[in-house]
Amino acid sequence: MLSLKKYLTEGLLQFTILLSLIGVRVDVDTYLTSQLPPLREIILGPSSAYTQTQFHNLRNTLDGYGIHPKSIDLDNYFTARRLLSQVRALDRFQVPTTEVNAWLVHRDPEGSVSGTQPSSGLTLESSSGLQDVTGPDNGVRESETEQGFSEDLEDLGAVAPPVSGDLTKEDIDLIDILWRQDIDLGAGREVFDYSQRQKEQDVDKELQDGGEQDPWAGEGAEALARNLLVDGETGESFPAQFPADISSITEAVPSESEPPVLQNNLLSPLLTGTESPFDLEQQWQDLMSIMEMQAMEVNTSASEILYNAPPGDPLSTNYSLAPNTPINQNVSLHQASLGGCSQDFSLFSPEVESLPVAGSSTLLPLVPSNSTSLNSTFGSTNLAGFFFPPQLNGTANDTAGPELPDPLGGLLDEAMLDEISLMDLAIEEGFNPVQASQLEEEFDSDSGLSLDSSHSPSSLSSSDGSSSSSSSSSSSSSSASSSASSSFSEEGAVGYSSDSETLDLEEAEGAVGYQPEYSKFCRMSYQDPSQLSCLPYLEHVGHNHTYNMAPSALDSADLPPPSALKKGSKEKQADFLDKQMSRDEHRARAMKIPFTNDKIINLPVEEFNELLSKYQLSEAQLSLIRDIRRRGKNKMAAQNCRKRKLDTILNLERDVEDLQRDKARLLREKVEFLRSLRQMKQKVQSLYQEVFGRLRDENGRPYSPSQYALQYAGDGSVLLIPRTMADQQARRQERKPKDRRK
DNA sequence: TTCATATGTCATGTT
DNA sequence: AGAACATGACATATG
Repeated sequence: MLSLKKYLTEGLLQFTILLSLIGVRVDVDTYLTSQLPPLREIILGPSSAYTQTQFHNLRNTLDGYGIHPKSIDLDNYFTARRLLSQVRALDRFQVPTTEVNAWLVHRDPEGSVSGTQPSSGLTLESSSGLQDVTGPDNGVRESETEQGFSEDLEDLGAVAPPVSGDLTKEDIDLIDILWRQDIDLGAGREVFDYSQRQKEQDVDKELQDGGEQDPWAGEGAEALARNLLVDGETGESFPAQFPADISSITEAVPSESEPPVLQNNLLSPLLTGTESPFDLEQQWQDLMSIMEMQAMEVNTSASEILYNAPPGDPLSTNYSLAPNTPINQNVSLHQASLGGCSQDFSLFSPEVESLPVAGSSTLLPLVPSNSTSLNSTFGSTNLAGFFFPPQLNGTANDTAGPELPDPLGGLLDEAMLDEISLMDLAIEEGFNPVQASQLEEEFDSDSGLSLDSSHSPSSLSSSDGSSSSSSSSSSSSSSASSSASSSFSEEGAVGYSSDSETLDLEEAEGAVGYQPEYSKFCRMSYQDPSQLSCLPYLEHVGHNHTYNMAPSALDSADLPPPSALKKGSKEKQADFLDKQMSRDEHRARAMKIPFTNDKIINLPVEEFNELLSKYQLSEAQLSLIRDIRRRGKNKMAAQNCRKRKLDTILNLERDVEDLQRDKARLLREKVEFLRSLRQMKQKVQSLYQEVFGRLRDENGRPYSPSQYALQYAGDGSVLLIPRTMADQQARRQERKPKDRRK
């Protein structure tokens, strides 16, 4: 019960502080709330449990100091909960929503046709989020964000290999990771390993780029302009449109010309001439799984929209690719708004052009005449939008924006993400002193919780370490041994451990009277006397609070003992010691108690009673002795209590820092996952195009994308089915998640 | 003198 | 039931 109660009481305090801390980012939360429960949970969810866990875990692990060793089980419980919640939070990243948002958002600055489209088409959440992110008051932040994304892009380029037709082992691993992350709640390990790798690479890259430069600030305007342009062009599903994407993808595109191979069992109509030695079935499965999951998120998801809409179908009227007039539409689209169309076509064009197979001819209608030039500018990014090409082709010119579902969700994700985490990231990774301090200041001021310890050396943290606060990290603690030794004595039987020594000394000096000065200090400070005496900032410990002392006792105590009448240093020393004595010690002396207060206070009950029985004591003496014992114990208890309070505060401080660090790490991981997911989608799209382009009917003619589509079966096989069927299935799939959300 | 801080003490509740 | 412990509130000392 003690531990439980502690959890409750401390939990309240921690929760309050955490709330205040979180209050710092309330603005962020506002656009977190509705749309991003997972991210919100990352930030808010683990708070109470996590804090508790951290608090106790720290205590348990740092130097063995545990206020409540009994609470180990609870610690485990909270730890498990925290980890699970983190893993779950990672699992809930909603990529697709992000895509649409970014697309629309960045189209406006582009000034293309989409620019005329009012943002009203965006959902309320999205628009608000966009405003929050790119609002006029956030100009600096915006630039930072853009810069951060651009950097991310660079990271991306470094981390992820160029997109290629053949999946490299890294690609497969990436797919695996992402896939499992989505479908397996317990797959945190792979995810984290991967993210860790990415993070390390990111750090390395940042270091190489030059540590003195703030990664999140800098070429704001330029990067912003670049970003916006690119984003608008890509129609990329992800909010973070990194300029680097263009280059990276462009580089990757030619390699995609390499014919990817599907086995016959996967696609019967598929051309078999280019079968590769690799078994891509599993890869296909993975890719399709990702695709399907994403498709569930986006109402007008990918390939279904792209090709599924049959002629005459209400949907098709708006979204169908309209293969009959592909070139015209393509051209117009490109010229008008490069939005989704350009993406599609540019997406196809590189492949088709480079494809040695007849399949290129199949897709030729899809390829814009100016595909090459387009590719140079937008081609690479177009891949990212492979899910939306159909819509764009059919309607992008005028209505693409409004039609897109959940347009800004993703952008919110990213923007909020950046905004929240930029400084956290700095704390986590850079540990740049200046940045860290600045960040801390911000957090401090915002949270209302003073984290001064990091700023002022004489603050709590220092005192913590000196006063044997076990919770303080042992590594930083100057006296690890002292803290370790003292910490437990505090927790358990305070003062008992040293009783024997002090008692011996006192007895040697004389039964009645005062304790050695250091013994008092020791009691008061919970510290090793030697250490304590060496600590100047603990001088206050020597306060002699003699109030409440009975006048008579004081008088009698002040009287120099007969033996002390000797003149000289001894007398002075005795006076000094007298002054150091506590009230109870004076009283005991006045009442001629035949044993030390230390014994009175610290002896176990049995021994204490035994001791009392040895002497013939008056009632007044017995009463005083009991009072001394009671007060002495309470004094220690009070000291312990205060010490605990201090430790709690310090632990909370550290918990807050840890939480901030965790939050930053999770956000960064999310960014990385989103990036990887985008790459996967690009790859899937390119593979889809390539495979579909190689399909031939009985007469050796290519299948029309408007009439047929590739269907991914649950067992991993890929089927070529009529588009009408595909549409029906797609609609069925779309409804399920919708209903579920309701 | 006033204020912040440290400490001791009491009352009360919990273990 | 009593001892030990925890803690809020208050008082006092100190710088």
